[in-house]
Amino acid sequence: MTAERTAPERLTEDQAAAELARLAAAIARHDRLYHQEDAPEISDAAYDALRRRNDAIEARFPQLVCADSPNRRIGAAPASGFAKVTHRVPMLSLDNAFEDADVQAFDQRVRRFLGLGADEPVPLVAEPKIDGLAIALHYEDGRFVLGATRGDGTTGEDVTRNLATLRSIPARLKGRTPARLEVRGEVYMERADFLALNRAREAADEPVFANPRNSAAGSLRQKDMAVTASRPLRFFAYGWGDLAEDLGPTQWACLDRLDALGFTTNPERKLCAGVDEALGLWRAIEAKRASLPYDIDGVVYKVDRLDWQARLGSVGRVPRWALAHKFSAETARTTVEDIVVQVGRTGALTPVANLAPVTVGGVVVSRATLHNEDEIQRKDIRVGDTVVIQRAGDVIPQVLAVDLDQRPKDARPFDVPTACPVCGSAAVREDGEAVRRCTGGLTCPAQAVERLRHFVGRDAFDIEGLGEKQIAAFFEAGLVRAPADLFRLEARDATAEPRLAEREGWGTVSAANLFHAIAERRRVPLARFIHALGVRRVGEGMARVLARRYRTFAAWRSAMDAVARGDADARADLLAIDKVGDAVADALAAFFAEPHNERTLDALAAEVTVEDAEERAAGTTLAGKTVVFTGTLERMTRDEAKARAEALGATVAGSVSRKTDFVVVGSDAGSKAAKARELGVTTMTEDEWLALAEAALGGRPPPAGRGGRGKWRGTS
DNA sequence: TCCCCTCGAGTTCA
DNA sequence: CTCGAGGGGA
Repeated sequence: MTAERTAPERLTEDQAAAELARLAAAIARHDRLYHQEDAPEISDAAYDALRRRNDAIEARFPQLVCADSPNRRIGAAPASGFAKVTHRVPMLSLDNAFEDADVQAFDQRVRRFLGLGADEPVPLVAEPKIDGLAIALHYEDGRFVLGATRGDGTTGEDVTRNLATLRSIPARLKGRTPARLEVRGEVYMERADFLALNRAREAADEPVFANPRNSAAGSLRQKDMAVTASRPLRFFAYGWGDLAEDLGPTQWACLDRLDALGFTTNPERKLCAGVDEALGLWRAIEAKRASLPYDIDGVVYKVDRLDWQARLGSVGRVPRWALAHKFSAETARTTVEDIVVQVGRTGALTPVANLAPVTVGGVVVSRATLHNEDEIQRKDIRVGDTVVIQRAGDVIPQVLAVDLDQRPKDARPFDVPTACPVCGSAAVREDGEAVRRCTGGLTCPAQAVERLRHFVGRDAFDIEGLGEKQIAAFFEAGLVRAPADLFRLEARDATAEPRLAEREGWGTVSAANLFHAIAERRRVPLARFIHALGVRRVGEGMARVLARRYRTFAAWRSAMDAVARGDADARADLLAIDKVGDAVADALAAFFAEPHNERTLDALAAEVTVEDAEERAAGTTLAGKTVVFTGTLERMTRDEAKARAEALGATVAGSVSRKTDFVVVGSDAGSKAAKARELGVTTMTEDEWLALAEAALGGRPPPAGRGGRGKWRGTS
């Protein structure tokens, strides 16, 4: 009897591995025949049988799931042939609010930022937040030329042909049209259409969609645009990206203009005089939620005046001028089957609840983080308890409360670990800290592996094809113990036994791909490099700050070495940087005092080229200058002044030092102005500063974020 | 010294 | 996404 017919549970591990490899190859081949060559050799049913067999074996032997598992490949490469599109203006996400108080706070924040009085209302445009897919539509001279999904906000997929089949997306705009226009909005499916579609699919013995959102997503990402055309998709326009000319002075006027151009905007939209009226609209929409023909998950508020929107700008990926006020999330009840402890990169021990699987908000949830021991105590969560869970912000599962009436007699409280569950080192909780940490450092395999994962992660070295499994396997096999080992992998592999390509889960192609991905990262910007090291308290933002200040790897390293040696000047320099305090300085000193880390750096320096940090906004006269604001500013708020200065390439510091270039002195300035005089640092008034900023700008609009020059970069 | 805001580090599931 | 802690303004 061939292994092929054997029930998965009766396969030996070797047989299973062999069969998985065979299935992966077969499925990949049929995928290609189906998607790219449009010439399937087997029926869909036969194909499904292959997939099911693969899944069953993977479920039985999870340790054998490898990089080229068909299930992974689908997620990793939405390969079905959509080109990538880079959004020239990133598609931001929205800050969320769940309660009236959060909305009031938003209003306050906006008012404070703009320097408005308490009695000056901020008019808001409110409209339902459609539960669909965010889309960007590009028009040139009135013609629809490109449509893309949001993707990660920076890069999405080109689904132009599919979008062109939607009635509510005009192929040509009406009336006078801007030369270039990017309209943004939501593609969705009405509930009635969704139900009808599912009935038809059921009748045709096809799998049904879980909800209208998934249904819309699935319909849009069809290879065959005829299929998309047959699906009842619709589009609401609610915003814009790249524009050749303004659509109007306010959000409201722009929405009217979009209507006039031939788009559909949401009929529930309303211009509210202030936050109270907006909250009233929220309640009205919540009340009629069920009677709306489409699913919504809240109401979006946007500051109406576009000049205010521009002044407010955005923080990270979130605009300060918009807010999503969500309806309360769906909850579910389930039982806690176990509480396990995970070890993070810094040794943090995190308790996680294993739950009896339950569906919440359309997804099956089986785990939820419990954060730390205090949290468990506060909520009194025990193994065996029935708990109420929700998906916070509709994503991350969260335990809300315990149903004490349902507590079984034998419910077991969580045992606080005194030793690391992985390496057995003592697990201690420092005074005043909420987390307990494994003290094993890099001798703890869990920490070592997590650090490597961080090193190759997307925000750090970004090495493709190295996930948790692969890193763990390499570590286990002794191939990669420290970051530099990655860069020696290929050379070492030439003489290794067995070769990587002969290892389980790898083939010649995947091995070559990996070596290629690693080789591509031998040049790395300083900020990424610093972040990759995983120094405590030094994340992405801090790494950028440090890179900007020290410019070169050599300068940074020697400065940090000096700090570690206790050099007071070096430490003072470090602390003079805005956002660097004692805790960060101590963390860096501790890292560089560790001989092991010094060796790691030496080894890495021999393998990679660290690129010097570029001057931000180079070319403006303020680039690289350090500015300190003090006293009360009259013409702009502090936040605004700071955002402006940074956009011009300046660094805004909190305190005056010898390194400070200008001190902008507002009214009622105190010690900082005095210190500036004492050190002989240039001081100026607010008006002088504004003139300087204006001159630095040279009449150009502030530089947009980093990203593509040129047109949409067609990678992939 | 206190409070607010931002950032870091943790985590889920598709 | 959330919690906790650091940094910096008041």
